[in-house]
Amino acid sequence: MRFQLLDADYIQNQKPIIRLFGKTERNEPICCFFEDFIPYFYVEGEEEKVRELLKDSEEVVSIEKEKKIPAIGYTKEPRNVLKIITKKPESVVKTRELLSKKKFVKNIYEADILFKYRFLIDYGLHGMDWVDVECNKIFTKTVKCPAFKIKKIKRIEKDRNSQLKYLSFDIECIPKDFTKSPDPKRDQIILISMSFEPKYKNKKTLVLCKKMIKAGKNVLCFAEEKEMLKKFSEIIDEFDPDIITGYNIEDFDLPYILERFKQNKLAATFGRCTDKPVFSRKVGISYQCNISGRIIVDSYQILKKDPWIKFMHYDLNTVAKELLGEGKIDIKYRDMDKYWNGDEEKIKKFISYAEKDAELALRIVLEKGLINKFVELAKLSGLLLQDTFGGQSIRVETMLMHEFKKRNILMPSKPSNDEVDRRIKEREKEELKGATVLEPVKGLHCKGCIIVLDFASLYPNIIRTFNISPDSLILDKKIEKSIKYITSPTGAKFVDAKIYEGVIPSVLRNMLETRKKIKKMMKKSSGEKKKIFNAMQLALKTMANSFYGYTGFVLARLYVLDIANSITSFGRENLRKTKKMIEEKFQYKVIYADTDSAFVETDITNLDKAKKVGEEISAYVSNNLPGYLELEFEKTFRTFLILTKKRYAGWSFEPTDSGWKDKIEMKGIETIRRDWCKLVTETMNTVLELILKKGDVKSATNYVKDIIEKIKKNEIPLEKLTIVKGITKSLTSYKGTLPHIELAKKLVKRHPENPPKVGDRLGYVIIAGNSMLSKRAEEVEYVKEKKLAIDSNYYISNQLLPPIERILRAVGISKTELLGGGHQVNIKDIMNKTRREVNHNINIESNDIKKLGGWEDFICEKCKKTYNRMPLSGLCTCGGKILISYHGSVSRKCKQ
DNA sequence: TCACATCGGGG
DNA sequence: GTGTACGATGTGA
Repeated sequence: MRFQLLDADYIQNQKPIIRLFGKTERNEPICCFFEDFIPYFYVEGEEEKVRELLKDSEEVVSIEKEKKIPAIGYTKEPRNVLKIITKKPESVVKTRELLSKKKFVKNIYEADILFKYRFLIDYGLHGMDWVDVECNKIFTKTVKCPAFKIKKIKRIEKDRNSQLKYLSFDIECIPKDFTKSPDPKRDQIILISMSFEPKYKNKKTLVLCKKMIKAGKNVLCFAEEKEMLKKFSEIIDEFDPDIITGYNIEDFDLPYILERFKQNKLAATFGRCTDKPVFSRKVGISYQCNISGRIIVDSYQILKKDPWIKFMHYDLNTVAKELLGEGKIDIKYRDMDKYWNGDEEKIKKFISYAEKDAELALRIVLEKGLINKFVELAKLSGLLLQDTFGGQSIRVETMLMHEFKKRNILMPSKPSNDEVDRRIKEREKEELKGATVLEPVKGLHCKGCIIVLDFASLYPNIIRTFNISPDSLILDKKIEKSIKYITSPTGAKFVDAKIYEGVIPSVLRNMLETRKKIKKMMKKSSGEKKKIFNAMQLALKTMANSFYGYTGFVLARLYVLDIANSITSFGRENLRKTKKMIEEKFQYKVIYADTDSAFVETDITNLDKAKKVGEEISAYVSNNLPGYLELEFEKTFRTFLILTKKRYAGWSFEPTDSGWKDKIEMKGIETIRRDWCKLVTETMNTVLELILKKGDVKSATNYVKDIIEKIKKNEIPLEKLTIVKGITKSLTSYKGTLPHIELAKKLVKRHPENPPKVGDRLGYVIIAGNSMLSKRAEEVEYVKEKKLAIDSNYYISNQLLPPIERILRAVGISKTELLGGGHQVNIKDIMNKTRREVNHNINIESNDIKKLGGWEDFICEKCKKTYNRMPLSGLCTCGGKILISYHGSVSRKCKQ
């Protein structure tokens, strides 16, 4: 029989038995039992004393002598170790603790590896692998799918995945007090919505409702919560999904529903076995859940961690709208009880609301192929699919453990708390040096193309080129004298790859070569195939990139600072050499470089020519660098604006099969931030566009001036000035004064019947006035109704100018250009200067001006045209001198 | 700028 | 369970 390995665990009878959950080629769920595998670990120390200590141990089955290779430090000879074979998985812990206190024990290895993983590693099996088993059918009530006893098992190659069944669910419950979260110990679940793929009993969705009402065909009603929960469990068993998904289920719905099972004295046995209940436990801040034989996929957690897609907010509504073009049904949290206790219409809307949530959660996973990459990560790392959603280090360790097994290398234990503290302290002393970031030639570069080149997979290729690996690191002085090696810029020595290729370089060689092939295949393919290839190459890239960081991670089993530092030092040397080569050979200036990229300024105005030069540089530099280091031509910027290290924007042109593809690219310059109003975002984008696409600093400046005038004239729609912030806790528990909280307090007084609640998001604008800023936050509606003026000063100097100024400063908005003489100043200085000069002349402190409601108009002496601020030329367009109209009356002349 | 605190998602 | 362990963003010094 053949099946794809979905999940694994073990049970204990007389002896431990491994259980493998999988799906056959015909997509049937099965469970296979493997009985002949027992726990063990390794000890390095005085054999006689170890034997003496353990001779009467109940836990230990036997002790065997073996020869093993250490993971850290190159050696030719394996070392003597003792393999301690134990009765049960727990015996390993007990024996380990007993041994670890003894002086005659030098080291303990692999005594902290989960039993299921011990099995998978020893049999060379990865999560989501296809396996071929010789087996007999057995009969057991402990699992709900057909069960077999394995006689023989081996991994097979198969490029298809079995078809998985998905169920997404969502629960609704109403708290006693809307300022608090619902309490799973007290507040019942009132709705459970589900969505299925494929259909369940010809239904795409189903909603369980704890209220006897007349409802549609996709709704089942219950008088009691207990009955509803029972039904939920039954449906899961009947539909029998492989994947259980939902939005933030791991941290909310699952723990909540499990507590409700407990309160109703029901066993939560909706996994694929009857002997292990579904459980969730608090680990640190978040919950961790397990459903035997099924996989929990929480799209919220996946999306939040994904470095490629970023959302403004991570609530289901925003994310679904962004990904699927469809959001939630609009029911506010605080209105839920009104719907639930309302008329039939209201309840029906509430039911659709719940139904929609389950639907959206499922569609996100399916339509966006959310788990594809993780399936590939499982196959690659060896982790079970469920465990690939967590951190990177466990992926690296599991993958290396598989390699170590093949090479007879022992994996060190995880660091103890003391060891972690030591590492942290050590790190504080001699800091881990990072990558090189060249100081950029700041400003706007628009005379010729900026050619961008970069090193693909820099760190993985450095590791390969210089054979950097814990097992190739030379620690022994004697070996050092007798062997050929490479020395890193920090002085660490690695055996020459021809003599011995380290584990990490070797797995990276495989991964990078495979990735190249897959990328080629991806180009030729389409549809679902292409998606899978893409998932594969993404998984390979993710894996390849995680080795460098791993060796410098304080909780790593293979924490080797010499390695982390060698990698970055080679990186710095590489970038230095690259810059030198480009500048000496090609006579172009490298105006910026960061870690693995170089930005080359040229006088070339033709894109194709720039590309040609880029390729020449690429070829030359690559030929003159060792090993696998390859500088590739990536794109050119037609215009390039760099503010500081890591902050730039440019008009990029990337060569594609169908010609040049252009776009405005930004790094480190945020145009979108939650605490900025729309106006700022819009202005930023326009300014950047004007500067980059038109190279027109002047019109960008004018545009900003124009916006400023509009703000002062109250011509900007309030919607664009609205800042949105959420109420996160009860109003009284805020210590400081925050605008949206002050507004919320006002609203409580204004409409006591419908006060803002925890979890609400409030949009506000800042209105003009003398009081503290946060006291002047107001609702848009209210401002319109009362015809209040906005605080234009605030919007100009607190919202608009800070980000705009950072950009305009870099393009050297100078007095020379703007005022006709003097040194370089930035736009804010100009504004301030104008204000200060005004103040000075009219002899009023700026504070006083504020009290009086700000300076007013600037009026032309000749034509009486008014300006909202001092024209930068100091003169009116008609040439007349500017006077200040102050507090309604024209005041003194302004000094030019 | 760095250390410390908070908040998020869900309902 | 041969355990595990948030991470980004905002505030304060």
